[in-house]
Amino acid sequence: MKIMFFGSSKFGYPALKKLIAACYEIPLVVTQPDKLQGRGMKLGGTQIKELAEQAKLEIFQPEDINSPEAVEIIKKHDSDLFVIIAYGQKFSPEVLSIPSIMPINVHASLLPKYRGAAPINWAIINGDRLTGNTVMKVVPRMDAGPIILQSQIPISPDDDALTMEGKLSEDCAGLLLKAVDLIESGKFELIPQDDGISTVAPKLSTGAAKIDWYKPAEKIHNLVRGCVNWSSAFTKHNNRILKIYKTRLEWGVPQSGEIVPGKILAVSEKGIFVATGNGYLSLQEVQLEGKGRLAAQEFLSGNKIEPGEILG
RNA sequence: CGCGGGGUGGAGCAGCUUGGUAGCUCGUCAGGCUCAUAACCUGAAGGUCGCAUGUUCAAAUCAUGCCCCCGCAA
Repeated sequence: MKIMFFGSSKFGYPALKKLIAACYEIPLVVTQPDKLQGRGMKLGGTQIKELAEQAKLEIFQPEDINSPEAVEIIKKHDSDLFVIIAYGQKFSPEVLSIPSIMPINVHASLLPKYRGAAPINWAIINGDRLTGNTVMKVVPRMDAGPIILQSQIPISPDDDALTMEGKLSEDCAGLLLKAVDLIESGKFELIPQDDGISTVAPKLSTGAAKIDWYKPAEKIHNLVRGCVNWSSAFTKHNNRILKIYKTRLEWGVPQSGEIVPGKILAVSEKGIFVATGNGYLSLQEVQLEGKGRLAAQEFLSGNKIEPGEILG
């Protein structure tokens, strides 16, 4: 079985690692080109590339996967299966037709729910208790291909996007190997997705990550949990961006005066207590722009933040 | 050369504009109060002020270079 691997984010890292460990023949690893990125616009490659280099696999980094030049190179390497995990570019029908068996993809959601770029984040933001991975045959329409295999993973109240990304990423590797086994032995079915119940999980944006204190405490809490591995949910304090990494739902916060969503009700080593549209939250882990990520207690020892101030 | 913030006892910050005895909130240690305590009181330890040059009688503070961290934007 010759498997050509396509991936650019670290989500696919464990999967590629397992494929290598399982001694599958991997004629080519395709990942995004090194880009000027980050602060200072430094040149950086993907983790997938590093892993492939360590394993001494051939690497290909096309600007455009669908360009004639790229297609030519991909065709030069025999492949039975494409494994595409968070690659970052859409594939043309021509490219998808290259592997002798088919192209497959692992997507971190219970398809047909959460098609698109940020399935893990949206599952948490929406307060879901269950998510999973789906292995499917890739079709030109985004994440709409028939399903081969699916796994379920519970989301506990303590989980956030980062812990779930870790769990799903590991699970993805195992599920992928199972799927490859099934395909190898020919004992697999292609179960069509029900488009009628599909939902979309678009890329997170700054607008979506800004906290609206008029929303219920639980919604805000879920937003915070769901955005941690992105750029995190944020609010404003004294007109400066205050990122929020961790909150806790609170009950019966003692306070005086009128309750305004976003108003700081109390400040102690136990957290910064804030009113919302419905219920209370305490901020447990925050970061002011230009500063480090701090537990509430550490943050308070050097920053002035007083009850009565309004966030947002 | 994408824009910007910052590196000060173990943690988080102030001080820098207008050079001249190291400050604040915590933590740590010792003692006290208390039935008791993460509470309160008293005392103590702990800092080459990122690194290096330069200006000066004198640099955390001014100038130049370098290293590292962080926010935005991609």
